[in-house]
Amino acid sequence: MAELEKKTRFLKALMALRELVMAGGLKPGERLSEVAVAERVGISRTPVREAMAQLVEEGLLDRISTGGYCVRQITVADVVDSIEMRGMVEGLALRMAAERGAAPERLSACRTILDRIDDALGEHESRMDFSTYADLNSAFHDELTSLCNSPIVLRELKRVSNLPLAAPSAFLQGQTAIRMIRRSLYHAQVHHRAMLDAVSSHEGARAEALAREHARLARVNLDHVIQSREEVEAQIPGLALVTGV
Amino acid sequence: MAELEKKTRFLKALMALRELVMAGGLKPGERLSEVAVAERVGISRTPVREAMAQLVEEGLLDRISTGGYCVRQITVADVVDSIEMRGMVEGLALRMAAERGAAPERLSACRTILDRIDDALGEHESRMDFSTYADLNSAFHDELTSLCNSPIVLRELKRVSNLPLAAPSAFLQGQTAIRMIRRSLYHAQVHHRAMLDAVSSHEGARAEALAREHARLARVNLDHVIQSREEVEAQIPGLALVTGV
DNA sequence: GCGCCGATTTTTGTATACATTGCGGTCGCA
DNA sequence: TGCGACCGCAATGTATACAAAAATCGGCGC
Repeated sequence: MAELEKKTRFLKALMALRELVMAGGLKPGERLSEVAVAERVGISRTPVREAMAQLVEEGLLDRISTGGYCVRQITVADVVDSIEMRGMVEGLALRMAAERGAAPERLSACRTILDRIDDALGEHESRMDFSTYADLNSAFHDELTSLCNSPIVLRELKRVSNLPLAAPSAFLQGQTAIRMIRRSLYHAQVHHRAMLDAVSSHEGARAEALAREHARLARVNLDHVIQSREEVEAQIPGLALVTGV
Repeated sequence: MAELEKKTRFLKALMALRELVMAGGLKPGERLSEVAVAERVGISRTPVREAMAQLVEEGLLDRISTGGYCVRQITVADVVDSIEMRGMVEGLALRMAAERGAAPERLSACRTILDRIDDALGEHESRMDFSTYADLNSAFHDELTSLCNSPIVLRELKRVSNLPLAAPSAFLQGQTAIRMIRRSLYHAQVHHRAMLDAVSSHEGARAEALAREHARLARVNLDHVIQSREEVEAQIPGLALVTGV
């Protein structure tokens, strides 16, 4: 979102295709021809081909046995499993951070973000700065998990978080959130404080358990979003991909 | 290994490069020029480029900021973290299998493999069929984890297992194994039975904990391998990549 | 003598032409 | 009329030519 400048054609094709699939511009299961996509985005086949291979890694496309690609079918069960897995990997990162110890200044940085989240939440949910919360929530998760100091774990965490609707802030994208989700954010913030405290205190098991339970909040949010799907489908990227009930 | 037939040039390039890097034919950190690699394997740049992108995903190469690739530096800490992460994801798969229930015939299939492993192990470690054990061990892990019935989890598990020296049978490749590793296999087999039993009995927490502890055996094996590194480096793919002590 | 700037060269990024494979339609034969 | 094989087409897989960007090296100025 941030870098709209087209540095390379590959990146331009990647972003264009990703947006297109995420927004539901292509039906799940629909076959994608390289030439058709190339013409559509006005770029030659070579970078488009690279972009499609990348999107396979991101879980948005599937390779077809005979060659070529199709838009991936994503079920509610897939999203549930993605969220569960993200919770597992975040739990690992936090446990590692707790066991191995984190630098005090980096813990302070996390605490600072939490204070700013408190400000964004405000005292009453009607005055909540929802957009700011989403940004700060992402920042906190990034900052906290990075305390594990493991490139390997962080790499996989990033990958898992990029699965459709699996990211920590996946359900916080729309400007007007569902009431139930807004309300859950106060609970989430309690989780945040507890996770940071557990990491600070070298309580690895607690940190891991909290991270896993915290991810479960997303699963609850998923239910809410699906129930009032019509209202919010346009606002939440990736939701259009999900088939079935 | 199984498919030596060069179906496409891309696959040929992929396997050639992977073998080359795994065997230590290229120094870690060494920059790889597309043209040089293309000439070396006798294939044009296009499929070679695809193969290199794939190897980045596999964790064997790194993108350079300016563009291009270099052989990835892998530390012992990276391998340790990879093993830990594999244990976490296997644990998730087994817990899911236990919680959601698995088909009896598929549990029987796992049990059959374990019986064959017993045969391969034999009564005394001097008569062990080590090569068969390695194959059956991989097969058991595949079969057991697939009980979770989650494409999402299995996909990430496969990816994590493909990290250098992170696979369940990564240290069982050489024909002549280190004595300490051979001895550990009897213990591993006890783990195998316990994991299967836990999944069968819907004991999710136990299954998960066992999977994590089971993966830790690989970490012990890693220590053994590194201590007698000179003897076994040629036999274990990926070991040549590991730098530092 | 040292440092900076610019040109050259090497490298990656892109486009396109060509090869090849798989699929579908149609025609022929039973 | 139905089944099967062959031909043609459209798609991906590959090679190569070209463009653009970056690194290096040399020269020039200070």
